[in-house]
Amino acid sequence: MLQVNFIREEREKVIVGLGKRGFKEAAVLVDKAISLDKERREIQQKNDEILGEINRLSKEIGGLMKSGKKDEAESIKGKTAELKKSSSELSTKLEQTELALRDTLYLIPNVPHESVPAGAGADDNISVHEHGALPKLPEDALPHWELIKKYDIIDFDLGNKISGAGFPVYKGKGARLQRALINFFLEKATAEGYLEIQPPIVVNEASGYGTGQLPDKEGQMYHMQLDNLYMIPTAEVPITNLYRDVILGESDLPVKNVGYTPCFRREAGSWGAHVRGLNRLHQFDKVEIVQVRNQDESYQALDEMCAYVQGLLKLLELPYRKLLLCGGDLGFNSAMTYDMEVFAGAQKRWLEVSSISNFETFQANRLKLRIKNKEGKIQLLHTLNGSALALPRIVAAILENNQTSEGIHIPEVLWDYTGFKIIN
RNA sequence: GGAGAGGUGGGUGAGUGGCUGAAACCAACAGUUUGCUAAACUGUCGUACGGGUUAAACUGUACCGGGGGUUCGAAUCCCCCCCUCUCCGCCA
Repeated sequence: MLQVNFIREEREKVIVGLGKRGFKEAAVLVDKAISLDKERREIQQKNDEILGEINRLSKEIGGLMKSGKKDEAESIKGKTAELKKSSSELSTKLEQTELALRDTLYLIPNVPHESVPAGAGADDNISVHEHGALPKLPEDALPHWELIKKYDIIDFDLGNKISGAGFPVYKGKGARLQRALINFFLEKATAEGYLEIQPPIVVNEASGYGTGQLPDKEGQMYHMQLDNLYMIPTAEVPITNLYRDVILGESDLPVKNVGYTPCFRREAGSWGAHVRGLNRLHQFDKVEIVQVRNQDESYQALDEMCAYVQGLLKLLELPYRKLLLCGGDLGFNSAMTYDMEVFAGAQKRWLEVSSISNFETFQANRLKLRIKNKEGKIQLLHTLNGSALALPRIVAAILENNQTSEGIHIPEVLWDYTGFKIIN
């Protein structure tokens, strides 16, 4: 959620920025927010004045009662009744205005960073870096959904039986590979200075609002109505919410956390021909890195996070490209996002395996995540996160790219974790 | 699931109707002093939204788990809800 003050003071900048997203209602919503904010302040000013008068009179009554001047006290009581009535009217109005303002702000996405290009969608993303040669596979190379059957390492039918589509069952070396990747990712991140966190994988409503899944992406999360809890779609939600309603000190920064969790996504309406196999799942494993930074260093942090993720992909020997997302493809909360995509040789497609974003103050404003600096000033912080990494598509690419006639070769960096070098 | 206790500022914890936005202590921060460390002393020390200011100073209102009520006046009294803890039961 954007700060009203920012919208008020930087109206043009906000509208132009939102324009890069192709966000058509930008001017309308921004002006609505500005006028609601103005209204809100006017009402509050009036109401505060009346409440102040009531407080003064109440004190006077107290004094009169004590000194036994009951009659005078009674006459003042009459005055307060009237004031109370107008105050309660104003309070109701104030509450309504605040709600309307909040609801308006909820509809306005984050303003993209200056360097984010305008664009309508995925086609306008800019590839800023590519690494590694694309694999040269024989014509009869199998896509991963065939490979997993051939070697019996992941079973969709079994998952279908006990849960439903999109809930795969990993078996034998398939299961071991999952565990190996999780351990590999966690240990790398820890070595990089991230604190390992093992958070709950269900969260309450407040946490959903904190990171912005609610109210706009309600349908994306599994909701347990009986307890009003949500299955997390990413570790970002619980880990970032650790800092909800928190005021940090300088010495607490930078916050660098890493966590592995299963992730649950309903993916309502997003199933199609190209989401076969591991390409899109309802449940998948992901290691997520989260940072909380001072405002002036968040973009440096974003670069560091990208470099870190790119390092992982290199170690896994996967050809990848780094995309700077254009305005139109940018997530609602994000000011700037880089996607990392690996090439899956048999599908001959780029698969997104990581999305690394700087939310600037957009999440922190909802979370009320702030810092008290040395001067005692309180300021919002910047939050960032990125996948490091999401497993299924990494697995898909490893399986496809490394297939040979004798089996699938495991990248050397994983051998210590898997305990085997080949799936055959 | 059954029974009980409790939710006050960063922490402990006082506070049963006005002088309490909240004692005291601890922590934290700033300063003074002793050669350093430690200690002592002095001061500062909640948040939000307004007004005000170049910025401060200053100032108004609200907030003692959340919501509602009683009252001229509520942390304090009443009602509802939420949460936490303890014991028992069940159980990984």
